[in-house]
Amino acid sequence: MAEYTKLEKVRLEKLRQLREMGVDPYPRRVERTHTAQEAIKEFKRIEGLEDAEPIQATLVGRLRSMRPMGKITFADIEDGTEQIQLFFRADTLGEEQLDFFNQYFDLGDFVQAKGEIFRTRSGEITLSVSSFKMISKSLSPLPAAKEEVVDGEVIKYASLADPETRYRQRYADLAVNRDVRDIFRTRTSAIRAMQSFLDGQGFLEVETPILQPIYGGAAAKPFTTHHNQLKQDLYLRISFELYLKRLLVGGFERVYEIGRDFRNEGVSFKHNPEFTQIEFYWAYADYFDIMDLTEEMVAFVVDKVVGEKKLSYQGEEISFDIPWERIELREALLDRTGIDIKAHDTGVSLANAMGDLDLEFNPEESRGKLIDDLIDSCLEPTLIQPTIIYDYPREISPLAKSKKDDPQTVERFEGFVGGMELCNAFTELNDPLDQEERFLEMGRSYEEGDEERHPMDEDYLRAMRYGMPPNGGFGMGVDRFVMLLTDKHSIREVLLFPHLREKGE
RNA sequence: GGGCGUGUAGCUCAAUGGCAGAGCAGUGGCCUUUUAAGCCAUUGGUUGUGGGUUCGAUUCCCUCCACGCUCACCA
Repeated sequence: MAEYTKLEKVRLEKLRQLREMGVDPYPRRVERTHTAQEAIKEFKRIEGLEDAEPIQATLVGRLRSMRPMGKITFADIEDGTEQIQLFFRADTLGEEQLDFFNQYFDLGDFVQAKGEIFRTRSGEITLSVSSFKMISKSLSPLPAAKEEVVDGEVIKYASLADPETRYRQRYADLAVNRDVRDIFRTRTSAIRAMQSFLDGQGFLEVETPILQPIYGGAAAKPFTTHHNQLKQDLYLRISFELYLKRLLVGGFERVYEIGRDFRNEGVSFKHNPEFTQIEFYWAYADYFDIMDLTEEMVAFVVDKVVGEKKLSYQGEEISFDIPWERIELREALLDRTGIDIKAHDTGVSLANAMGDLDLEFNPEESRGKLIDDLIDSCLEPTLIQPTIIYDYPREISPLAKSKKDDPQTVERFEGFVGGMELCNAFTELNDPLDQEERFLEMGRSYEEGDEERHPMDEDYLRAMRYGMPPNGGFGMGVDRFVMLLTDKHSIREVLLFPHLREKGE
């Protein structure tokens, strides 16, 4: 049972009185002739015209501000499009109606108001209300802030800011903070743009299983669940890769999926247990083709969403003009650290060389893991402008095809922007015997019982044995991309309902 | 999981080892073109939780909870 605050009790009493008067505070049907945006646009259109009929409009929206001044009241309502001012006047409505509004309507209530659009002395387009109606009473006061618009900039005074409340009660955050709604509009338009780009390139959007009997395609700990009737343990997918590549065996040449992955790992400003991923696979392409397409797609999306091919992220101007800088991993590391990874073909040797760097690492780690450490600490943070780093060590890339003249290196690249890894792609391994060997290698390198250990996916190997066309594949964290597009440092800002620890009530 | 930090009114924030404050919101009043409306008055608190030190703790110490930053983890 809800415990009501004093402010809520005041509103409950108003609600009770409304009902007593025969007013339904939650009516079933609503009238609306214009959105706020349409009304304003329509008014501007006819404003200067001779003998134009005044615009009659019925608007709806949430009460954001009330300014009673004796025999008149100004109020602002906001609908999904825009905010617009309402003008209540005793002369028009009668004092009784005006008092009724002032007495029983609160900030946060949804109202319906009918009247004529006009412009006030101070120049604001306003609805002069001739009749109005409660369409949903708000019982809990929103943590609404006063706002002032100065030169088009909205200045807020003491708005909801506590991150915990904002994320736990995202509905309140959204209701009160317009800029938060904009983040999610941007998010959706970025996803639409990716779809429209890939669709235009002849890719087919598909859906593959989220509940999987065997997880794979990435090194991550999965969430486990259970199907009762089938008496079968299932995993929430950690990537789409192995299913999408099965589709290439099936004869689709270009497929992509945008959806949720789940990883049972640490939560941080850039990790949420469930996150959105885009992956595409392109038959008869290699990683150089994927590099080109990646650059085009990212530029397309940035342009679509931002309006130009550059943006500002955490104070850095980032340009997405084609082509990106492309650097071989070995050279990039040599440049940043003075270490030539090619000169060190064992973990021990590389660990010795890394000893001179001011860097913490576990010298027991494998060569591949040590190279990964070097990338994370010496390379990634320096890559602000879009950069492609290519040719990775085989042992941390079990699904990528190796280079012809260098079996320890694979045809793989990662795209970095703003000091973050943005995407990961490679020429996909399509040799079933080689793939089986890689799975076995991987199995050996993990301890028995290691949760990241890959189970052998026999069905995937069977698919590959039927023949898989040569292909290139690509994966990108959509949330991280949206962080870039919206200049947010935390993944939670770009997730509508980020995961938070359960809190006892 | 480790380190650091934060938690005070519905919201944003002050303050102090000795009666816990402001602005906004709320309530009552004045006000017919305001817009962070204004003016007058006024309500509102188990200072995250549990314990300890103390004559006295919101303040000092410890436990726990949540959040933030950071490290670890993270193909």
